[in-house]
Amino acid sequence: MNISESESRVMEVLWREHPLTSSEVVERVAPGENWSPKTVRTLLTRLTEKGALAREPEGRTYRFRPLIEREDWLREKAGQLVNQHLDGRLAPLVAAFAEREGLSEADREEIRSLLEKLK
Amino acid sequence: MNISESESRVMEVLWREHPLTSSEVVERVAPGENWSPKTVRTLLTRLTEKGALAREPEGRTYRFRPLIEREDWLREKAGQLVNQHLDGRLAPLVAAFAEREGLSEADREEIRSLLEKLK
DNA sequence: CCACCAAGACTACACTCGTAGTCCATAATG
DNA sequence: CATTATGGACTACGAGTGTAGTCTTGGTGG
Repeated sequence: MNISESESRVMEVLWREHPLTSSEVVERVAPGENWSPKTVRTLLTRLTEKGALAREPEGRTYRFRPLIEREDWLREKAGQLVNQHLDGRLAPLVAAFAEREGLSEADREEIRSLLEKLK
Repeated sequence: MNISESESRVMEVLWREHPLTSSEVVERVAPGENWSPKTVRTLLTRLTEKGALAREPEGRTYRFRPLIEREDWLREKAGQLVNQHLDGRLAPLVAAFAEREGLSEADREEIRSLLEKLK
């Protein structure tokens, strides 16, 4: 159920747009990462075996589609980080990120209004 | 320079309290994880080789101390997550976490005042 | 003083990951 | 039709991980 770093690059593509054939995924992943098409296909296969993707035959090839939601996966990742290392408190994570990358006024406003909405 | 999941359990112990001998680390890690002392010692060795811990001989054993700061490591982790999967925007991470775990009023207030301070 | 235990050094071993390569069959192309 | 390019299936292979086990040796409890 765990999605590795490289695999997540492939997932990102399919979360943005799906279903896609393997060649389409290859095209879309290629610019960023400098991977051989073989590598991308291997990742697609592994993700399918893991149950993160579904594929259906289409002619000579397959068409892939995510089986897990990006939101769920993100929640999972965020939750793990915060729960395992921050005693479940989110603020230190915000602080840590801010210190490293900085936050624009727009960022701050976005978070502020988000907090309001959560009330 | 990368700290694995299991290794980070050991780091947590030493970030909380240091320097500690290997036996002390074993004691402190034990309750949570169900690891043999051997496992903990292996992790201590690997972390030392990686340069994440320093150790100095003490009698017939060693005393360990972190060489990397918890804060730095957290910043790193948080930054990776946000930059690789959220286009560098922190708000969606806050949202993701909140949806999963919920945020108390105290949590929200903590973050709000943090945002103020960052101005 | 001796048997035994514990700590470090070294070894193990299957699994995951990153990153392809080989082999084979079919589809496209000249 | 013969050739080549392509996609899937399977294979590869070293580094890193999780999780210990063995071997050796020095301190510890009778």
